[in-house]
Amino acid sequence: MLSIGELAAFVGVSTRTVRFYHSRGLLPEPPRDEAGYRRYTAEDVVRLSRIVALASAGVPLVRVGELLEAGEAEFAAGVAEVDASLQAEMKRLRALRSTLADLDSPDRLALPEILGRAIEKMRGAGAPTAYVDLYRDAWILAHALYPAEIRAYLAEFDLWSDPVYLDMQVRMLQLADVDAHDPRVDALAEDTVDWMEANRDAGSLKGYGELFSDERANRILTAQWIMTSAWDRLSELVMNGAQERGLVPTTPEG
Amino acid sequence: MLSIGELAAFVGVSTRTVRFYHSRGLLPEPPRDEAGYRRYTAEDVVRLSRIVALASAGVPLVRVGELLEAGEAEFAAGVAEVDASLQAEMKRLRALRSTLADLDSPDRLALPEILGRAIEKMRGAGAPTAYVDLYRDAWILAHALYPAEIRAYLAEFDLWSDPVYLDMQVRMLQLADVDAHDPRVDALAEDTVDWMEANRDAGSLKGYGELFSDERANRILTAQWIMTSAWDRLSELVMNGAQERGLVPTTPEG
DNA sequence: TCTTGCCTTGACGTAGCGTCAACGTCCTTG
DNA sequence: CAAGGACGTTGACGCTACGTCAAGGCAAGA
Repeated sequence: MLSIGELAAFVGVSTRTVRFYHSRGLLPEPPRDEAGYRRYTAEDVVRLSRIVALASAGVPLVRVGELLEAGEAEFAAGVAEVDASLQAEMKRLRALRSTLADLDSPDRLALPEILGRAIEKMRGAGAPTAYVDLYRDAWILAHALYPAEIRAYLAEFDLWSDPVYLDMQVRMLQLADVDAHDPRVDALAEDTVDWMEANRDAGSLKGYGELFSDERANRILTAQWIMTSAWDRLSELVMNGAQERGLVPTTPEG
Repeated sequence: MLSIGELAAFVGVSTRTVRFYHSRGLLPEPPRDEAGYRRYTAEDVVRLSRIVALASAGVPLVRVGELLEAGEAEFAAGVAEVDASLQAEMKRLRALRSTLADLDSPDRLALPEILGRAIEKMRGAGAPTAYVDLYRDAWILAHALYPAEIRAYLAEFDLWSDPVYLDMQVRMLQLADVDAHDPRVDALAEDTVDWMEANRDAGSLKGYGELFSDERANRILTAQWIMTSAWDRLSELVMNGAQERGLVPTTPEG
């Protein structure tokens, strides 16, 4: 006959834990000896080791109780479910490790040089300060959330060294708070599509599309705090134009 | 400027979580707009995404705060530590998966057939009931905690089919509560060592040693609830005799 | 105007134990 | 045989990292 301390030591938990499991009805209260001490059998060891295995796999104790009371088939199904969640957790941890690897670079708030220079040029070219700041914030955000991807992209495609692209970006910033149907919006949209067509083989457009392909990235781009009605219409016009000229794969879902 | 909901959505947490981090001083309270709403910048996104990354790696929030306030070197060291703990956790989960795989066999409380038959034979041979029960419990325990290993061992080495071994086990059970210095203890010890020497090449001894080589297994064998003073002395005599005849590797640590 | 949705603070609830507190019991050692 | 230390008992409060109302203010579309 085992004491509570021996039982706990066998399965590697504390006595407090065993008593807690009693209070939750997971482990039945064993008979007491004359002194009022709990006395356990091998059967309790089996039950407790099951509980501990499931609990240490992260199964909520309520669910552990259900599984222990359930039939053989349901128990096996439950264990399979737990196993799947363990695999998912391991996947999450793997992903987390690569996130952490990017975390210790202290320059996440510093803009990559290329972008910093480009932004200074835009400021110098008369783009409105407030919107240049928003533009800068958006890139900082993107760089903060996807440092490796952004750096790789910028290293490969230096769009801002192209004076035509730079000029279009300045015009875009200047049109931030004009009326959405201002003719300058239409003009810029046409110029942009022209530029895209001229650069269709440069690879940078494709790279840009790949860069921002997942859901979180989409939230950055469509964030309302950086969107004005003129920009909304501008991006719509550009998307339509690009699709018409076959510069962008038509997405069937819309 | 981001609202708290937008900020939270960017990094994938709830607004409650963001406010909680404010209350813990992990994320500074941002300025408010005229309505009293919190307004965030890209800088806050960076800081929050760091916090979330560390927290979801299981780092306690107090420690997260320390790391964020620490210098670059200490931060890097801390992140390395976290990474190590993630690897350890993945190792734990892998081990847990194999434990779970053994969990759904409903016969963990059932003794393997070989043992069941052996125990019946011992009972028939006049071994005291109470101690046969203890013996049985110990094997149930071992089987409960190490089902795969025990089954593999029993499948390979059927010691109880050897009538000499069976007889020795019965004698052992009969000597449970005699005086530790009863001459029958010495006699049994000598017979046991003789038997071990005769079977030194059978492999079963080595297998037995490997089976119970880790710490938890040791706790089963040395559990006080199954040890009497006579058995204590018996096992001491056997160990000494086996070492003298070179049947067991001498452990340098004692 | 009314509804809907996001924002505010504050308070209480939750899981899975850890950690006293205040006390009885068992075993060993002087 | 007394004393100490290791173990057992119940009960209550503490802890982390939030979730979840409650009770209200502000903004914007039908």
